[in-house]
Amino acid sequence: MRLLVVEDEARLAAALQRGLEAEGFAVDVARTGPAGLDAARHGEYDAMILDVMLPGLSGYELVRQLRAEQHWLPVLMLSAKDGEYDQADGLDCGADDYLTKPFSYVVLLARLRALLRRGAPERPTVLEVGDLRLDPARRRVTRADAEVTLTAREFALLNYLMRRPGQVISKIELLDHVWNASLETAPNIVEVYVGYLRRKLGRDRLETVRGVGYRLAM
Amino acid sequence: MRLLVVEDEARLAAALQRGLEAEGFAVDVARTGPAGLDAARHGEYDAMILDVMLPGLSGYELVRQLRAEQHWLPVLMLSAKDGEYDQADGLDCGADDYLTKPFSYVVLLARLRALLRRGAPERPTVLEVGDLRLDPARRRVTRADAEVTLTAREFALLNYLMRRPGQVISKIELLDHVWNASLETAPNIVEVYVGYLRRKLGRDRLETVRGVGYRLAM
DNA sequence: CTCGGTCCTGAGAACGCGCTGAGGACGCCG
DNA sequence: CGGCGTCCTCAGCGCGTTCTCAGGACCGAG
Repeated sequence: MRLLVVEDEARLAAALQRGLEAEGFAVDVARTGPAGLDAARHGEYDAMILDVMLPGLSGYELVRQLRAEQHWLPVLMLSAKDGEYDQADGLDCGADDYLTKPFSYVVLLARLRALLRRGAPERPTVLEVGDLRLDPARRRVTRADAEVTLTAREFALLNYLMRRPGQVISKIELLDHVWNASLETAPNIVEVYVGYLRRKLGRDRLETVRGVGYRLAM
Repeated sequence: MRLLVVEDEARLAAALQRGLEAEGFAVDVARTGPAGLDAARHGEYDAMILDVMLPGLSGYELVRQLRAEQHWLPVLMLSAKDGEYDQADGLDCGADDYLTKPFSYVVLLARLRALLRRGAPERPTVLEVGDLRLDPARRRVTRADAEVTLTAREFALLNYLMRRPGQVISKIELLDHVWNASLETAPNIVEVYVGYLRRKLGRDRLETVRGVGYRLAM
């Protein structure tokens, strides 16, 4: 699950990132309104956590812009409750949920999970490819109706692959989305985890495309 | 979509090439400043990804030179953020966008797409010539709806040929684009791989034009 | 027909990618 | 503290891929 956090306050952004990553999300952070908008447009996130007060472009304007461009990414808005903006405004402009600062981290998580469960309307909440089934909300994977237990990392990897079955996905892209790693890190870790998945899901489910990447058999 | 990557660090260059090719781009790599400049002048690319630190000619100088010659190829610059040069310099000398190392691959992709969007509209991702079909994203080739498995090099060669069906393409050009090879390497390797392709695709698909090069039958 | 050059192809060597098992670091829980 | 599970690093290995090479086929010119 990929999240975009748009927050200019460095400390809060870092805390959110760390916390959410501990939950198994892949988190990207943008520091300004325009940067956030750009990332949301192109990044294929599952949800966005968005501060209202941002340099360059306010959270409200950002969502309005995004919706105008037909992006239906779930948005969870954060704002100081000092009155200038209020909750109605936030929901009005197209956000899916709303939280006022200071908020409890547990509440944020709960709201976020709820959002993700709803998902974008056109995307099914349960991914199915062949006899594989993956439920992001319940964090469950079954193969031919038999449950398969995966570690957080394995789950994240499979989740990513199942969103683009049949396509070849490069190791860098996997490193980037599943590990949030830079280009310098050794791609061997991907090979290792593909190995783990193969052991649990069956040998020929994940095809190696030599010199390029991996493909989930359809 | 054709991209030119100018980067001297071998590992990063290779990673970028793979990742971007998996996205369906046709990627050429140049290792030095002068080589990059030369390629940019003649290559008809849709965009260029350009490192700042390069042997022979810096990225800055390269762009400046290019712009002075009236080439308006979109340029995405990469640089270490260790201060010596800064972002303003980069944009100043004519680059269209700027990224500091280490950067995330998603961000690079997003910025690149944004750059390309300003330019020409995207071409269809699947190439078709006769009953041959090549899908760069899925890394798949079919001949009369039957799948053909190709090695990386074979795929790269066919990919290049299929972008200009009916045209005669010289061995040097193929060496240059498919192998990224210097002029010293023996052109026999091209003959060998044309042989491999003929074996897999059918004898009369690739025509030899003696003394000149090869042509993909339309 | 002969000759020079170009192209084709099979054999095999060299290389490097990807796979795997072993094991260390770390955090969590009893 | 010790046991456990997860995550990751590392080195060795196997094998597919890539490339070199040499001999022969083919083609065009004279």
